[in-house]
Amino acid sequence: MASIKDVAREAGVSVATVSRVCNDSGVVSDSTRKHVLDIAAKLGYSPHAAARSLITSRTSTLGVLLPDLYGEFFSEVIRGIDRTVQASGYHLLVSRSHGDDREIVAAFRAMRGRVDGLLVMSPDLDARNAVTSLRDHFPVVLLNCPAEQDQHDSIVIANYEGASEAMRHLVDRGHRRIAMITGLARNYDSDERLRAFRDITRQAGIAAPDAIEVGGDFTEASGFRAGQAILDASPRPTAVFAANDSMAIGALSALGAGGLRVPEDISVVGFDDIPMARYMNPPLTTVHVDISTLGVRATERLLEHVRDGNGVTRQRELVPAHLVVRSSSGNPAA
Amino acid sequence: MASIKDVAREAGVSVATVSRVCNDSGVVSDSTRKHVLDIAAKLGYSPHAAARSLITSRTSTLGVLLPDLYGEFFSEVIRGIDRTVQASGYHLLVSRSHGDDREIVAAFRAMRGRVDGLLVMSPDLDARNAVTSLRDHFPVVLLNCPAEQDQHDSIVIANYEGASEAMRHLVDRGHRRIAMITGLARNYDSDERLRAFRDITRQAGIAAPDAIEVGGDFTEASGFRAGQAILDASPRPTAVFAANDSMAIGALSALGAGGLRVPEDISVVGFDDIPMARYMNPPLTTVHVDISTLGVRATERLLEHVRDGNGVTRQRELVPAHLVVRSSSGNPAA
DNA sequence: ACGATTTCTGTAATCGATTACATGCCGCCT
DNA sequence: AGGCGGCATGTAATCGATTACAGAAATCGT
Repeated sequence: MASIKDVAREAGVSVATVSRVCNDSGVVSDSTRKHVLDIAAKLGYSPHAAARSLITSRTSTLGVLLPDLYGEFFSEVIRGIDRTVQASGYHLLVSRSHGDDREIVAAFRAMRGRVDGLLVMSPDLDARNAVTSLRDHFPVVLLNCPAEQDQHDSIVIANYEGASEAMRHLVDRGHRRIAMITGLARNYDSDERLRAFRDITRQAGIAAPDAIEVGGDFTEASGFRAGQAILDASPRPTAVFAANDSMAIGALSALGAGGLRVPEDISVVGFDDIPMARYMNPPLTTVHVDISTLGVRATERLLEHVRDGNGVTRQRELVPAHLVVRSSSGNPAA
Repeated sequence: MASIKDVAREAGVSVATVSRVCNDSGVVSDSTRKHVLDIAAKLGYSPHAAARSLITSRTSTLGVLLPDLYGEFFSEVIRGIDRTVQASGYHLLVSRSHGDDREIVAAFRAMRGRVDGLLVMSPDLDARNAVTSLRDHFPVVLLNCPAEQDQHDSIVIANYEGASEAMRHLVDRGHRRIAMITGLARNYDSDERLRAFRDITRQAGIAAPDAIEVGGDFTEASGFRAGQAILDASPRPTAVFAANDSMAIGALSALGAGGLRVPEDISVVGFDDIPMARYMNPPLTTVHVDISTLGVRATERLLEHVRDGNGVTRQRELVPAHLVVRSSSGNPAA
């Protein structure tokens, strides 16, 4: 692999000149510039990233720490991140972490010297300390994290607002027995959506056993199981609000298999509006979130920090979430 | 950020000793080892990756070049890759490239000095040259690429076999008018699956207009459009084979919206068996591929190359693909 | 024509690690 | 007591870039 020295020797100039040509820094005469570029092309030279980042102490790389890499939600987030990162000439180092304190710290240490900043998505409520200590050494932007205002820079989905809208939709349609399929325990998004479920049911005067909560973990499989549980519930709910689309789809499947028609017998509402939601049978009523925007905005914020240093103010940014009514929700049967 | 020098100074030893302690190399007395570790912990020292990889010329990072980051298929592939990479103490640098020669070369150059090896998924038939030249400088493993035996190291889905099985299933059920929704043009996977479609229909004596091909691009939206086209076709097919599940799901939606029942009026078969396939309504008959295994195996192969150098032989590995019959396929109505 | 600029290029320090080699110290043997 | 071997540690070169500073060559002004 050709190094800057090889190019310098071959071109009969010093390494400094080669460096200046490659970076358009300093002044170089047109003739040598051209000559050096020719030699560099001939040798297939490309600068060694590690060497460069050692001296410049910049890596042109951003790190992403995600709790999982499963399903369309994360896939869309990464997509947004990648798009922005690539447009800015940066690279993307991806890592998954279960989200507990120790693992986040370990991931951070491993990334030292590899990235200029970190995008952390850790909706786990227990991971705050790690993130806080991390931020002191590093530009960090939080994605969907339970962070206090001003404490960190963060981008968050309007969970409560979106879920409230979904729940109000069901209540307005006349539903009085509603089940919620919750997400992972101790998960920020899940908790916020659940809070909305509880608030709206309470406001509507709906209480157990007419407002039931079934545990899930954001996967289709858990949604399917929850759907089966709901089939067996008595009194049976006339509507189901799932904490995300994957579970809503799983539930849809279980309810259909149990002989119920959606929305005639039971309504189903999801959250996220993953691309596939509109192609469900029936098309899924869900809370639309511009998922890739979540990634885009977070990346833009992080890049600001990386480039402008501490001049950037910390703030919490909300990504709006609005209900999209499709065919999976209707009026209650009975 | 503390460097090795800081630790050395603080501990009253030389940088060599600190390095030896951190890497368990050479001999260090127990007392100094402990002392150095204490100081390192106190200072929160972690070695600088760029500096280390400069001298060792290893980065502990693998690069992944994907044509897209969209949907559950890629999400599953990345998941498998990440799992393997992480278990081996490596990192993952992800990049998307449209797949043409120039872009692949550019991505490769940008990754020099950042990764020890590259996983390339570029099913685009035009990208061969880039990949070939790349391989001379770099451990490379190809994912789903149209590579000749022995030429490259590659992992490929048994496209033809799987698609043949799906098509035989439809023919055996008595279907005589079958439509195929193809994937992107000049895409290896799509072409292989199409080849199976053509071979099996020919063998069964089915010819146009009873065997029609509708263009798609692997997205749900394109599947939906294709489904609409199939609704209008006359004679209308009794079965649809989509080159992937996303399009099958899109088609399912369009056919349902057009008033057709699946599988009573028309059968639909997909490819990939993405996690969501079994939760469709009706559950999707599809060709199962252990998608994350694709990523796992590719990563394992690449790691072998990275670690054992040229001692590893090049070969083409096939990931099996088998039909899973669910409810979206049945006997033809008429 | 000669010093002062200006313009271009080279020398060498630097980033933070690794590692071959040198060195110092201690104990043991004869 | 002198020398030798082995263990623990330090010195310094090295990886491949960037960049401050120095120096050489060319241009300019008077």
